[in-house]
Amino acid sequence: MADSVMGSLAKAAAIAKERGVALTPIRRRVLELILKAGRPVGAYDLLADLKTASGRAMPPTVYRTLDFLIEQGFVHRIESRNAFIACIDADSPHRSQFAICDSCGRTVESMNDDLARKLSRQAARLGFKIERQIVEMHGTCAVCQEAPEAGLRRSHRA
Amino acid sequence: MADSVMGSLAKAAAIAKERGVALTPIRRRVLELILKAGRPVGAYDLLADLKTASGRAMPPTVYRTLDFLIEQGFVHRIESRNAFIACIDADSPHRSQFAICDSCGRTVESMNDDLARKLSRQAARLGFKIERQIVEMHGTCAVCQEAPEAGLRRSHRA
DNA sequence: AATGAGTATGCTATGATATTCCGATTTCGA
DNA sequence: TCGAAATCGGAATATCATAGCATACTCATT
Repeated sequence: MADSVMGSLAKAAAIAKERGVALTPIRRRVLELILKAGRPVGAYDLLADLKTASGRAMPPTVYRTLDFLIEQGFVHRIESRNAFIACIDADSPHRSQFAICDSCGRTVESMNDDLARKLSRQAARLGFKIERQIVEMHGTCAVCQEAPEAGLRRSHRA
Repeated sequence: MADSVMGSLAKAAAIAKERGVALTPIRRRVLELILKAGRPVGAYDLLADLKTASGRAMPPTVYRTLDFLIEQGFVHRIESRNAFIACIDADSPHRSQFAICDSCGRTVESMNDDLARKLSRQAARLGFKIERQIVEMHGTCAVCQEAPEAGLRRSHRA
């Protein structure tokens, strides 16, 4: 499990190098935290972890770091949770869809480009030229459908 | 223009009556403000308007009211803007998609049920049973594509 | 090595959005 | 008229995010 985190980190480092951008220690650390979480994490959760690790850190540090990671495609923002999740394919820009379990928080990214195209086409019919798609589907994951009480019962707007 | 607002208000009142829920003065007033805005409005904008009108009002008042209006399907929340917009068809529950102009803020709702079904099917493939879909597409509306400088250049995450 | 431009970080303060909790009032059927 | 449920008022606080400016680092060029 930690292996996959390390793998993703190495991959991100390689991509960053190739692009001529800096995966600094802070950026690397934040990405690592998000990868380890394996589900959407709030900015202030990350901040708390950063503080534990390095003693000090302020909100702007985290948000700047997140801006960078999102810009590079290493991380996605989940709008309906004000949270951040690692991208499953940081190589190339893509349009993804998220399925989010309101019971346990598990969040799965898919990259169905056919769907993405259909959505953009729908918007085009309305005269819009789309640059960014947000697709977040809330419901219950397979595990929680079986055992509803097992979930952590996350709060937040279901 | 105000006619359509009055019409929507009357319709909402009728629906509320039919459902046995109360469209109280505050609720009616907030819905009116959202209808008049014609685009996504923030909760604190509504709060300010409420204060102007009635002297006093606190955040919980607005949020409670919004909860009610959303529950009844009179209003939708735009997650990527933390804002609220009137529904174009409050009669029946539906899954909609939003096209949002990052230049002028114009936001158009569509209710392409075929797309909505395809999205839920995609999530079903991942084992999820979906209860709520969030589809928000950001870009540029027809008007702003013609005259880019005309837009109000809204800030916010594009 | 010294310079300096560009990038990244530290840090204070503040802004913006949202909820909890409790008590008072209103509504409305029995 | 009584009582339960719904609604509203209001203080306090939680949560999420940015502005603005000073400092420090990086690295190619001199």
